[in-house]
This record gives sequence, structure tokens and C-alpha cells, in this order.
Amino acid sequence: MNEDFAYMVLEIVREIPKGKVASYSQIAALSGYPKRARMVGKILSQAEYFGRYPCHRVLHSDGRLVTGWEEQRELLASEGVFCTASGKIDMASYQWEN
DNA sequence: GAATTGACTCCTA
DNA sequence: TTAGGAGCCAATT
Repeated sequence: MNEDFAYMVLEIVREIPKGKVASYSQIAALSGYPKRARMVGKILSQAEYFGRYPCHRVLHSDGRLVTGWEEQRELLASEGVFCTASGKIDMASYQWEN
């Protein structure tokens, strides 16, 4: 894997302020490779192992919570980001503007 | 080196 | 809203 890409993704994720969220594709695009959203997911799953990155602020482009990660909802709620009635994040209000 | 897999996204119905 | 299919790319079998 391209290590620069992975490093950049982590840098970007670290820049997401509290109370804001970003999508995988958004981060992929910012890191210079718009088509690697899936890689971002893989990297972030490892980032959790490294610890210090707010990977819970990253979701799907629709604002849906990440597949196979129920805990994310709680983590976001503790920062003031809540889901709508349909189980999605209120992207219009919380999406990170870089 | 081919086939599978996945914390993804987009389009159609 | 959900469901299915195509495209995507690196890691794993």
C-alpha cells in the first residue's frame, strides 16, 4: 500500500474538529486519491489500533454510520453529533468543511 | 498470479 | 425506504 496515502489520511482525520464529521470519499479526495474510499476504511480500522485518531468522525457519504461499527453512534453522541429519526447523521449541519 | 474480501460510492428500480 | 449491480483498489488466501 502507498504509505504516503495512509499517512495523509490519518493527518486529515486528525484535523476533523470536535462536533464535525467527514465521509470516506471526502477524505480520500483530500488525500489525493478520490477512488480509494475503501482504503480509507481499511486504514481507519487500523488507526483504531494506533489509538489517537478520531476515526469515529468518519462516515459514509450519505451520512450513514459505518457498517459493522455500532459503537460509533455513542461516540458521536458524546461529542454533540446526533442521528436523525431514520438512523442517519444530520450531515447538513455536521459535515466538516475543510 | 487468480480469486476473494471489505469500516466504500454511485446508479437504477 | 430497501435491494441489486457495477466500479473501485489494496490486502489476503
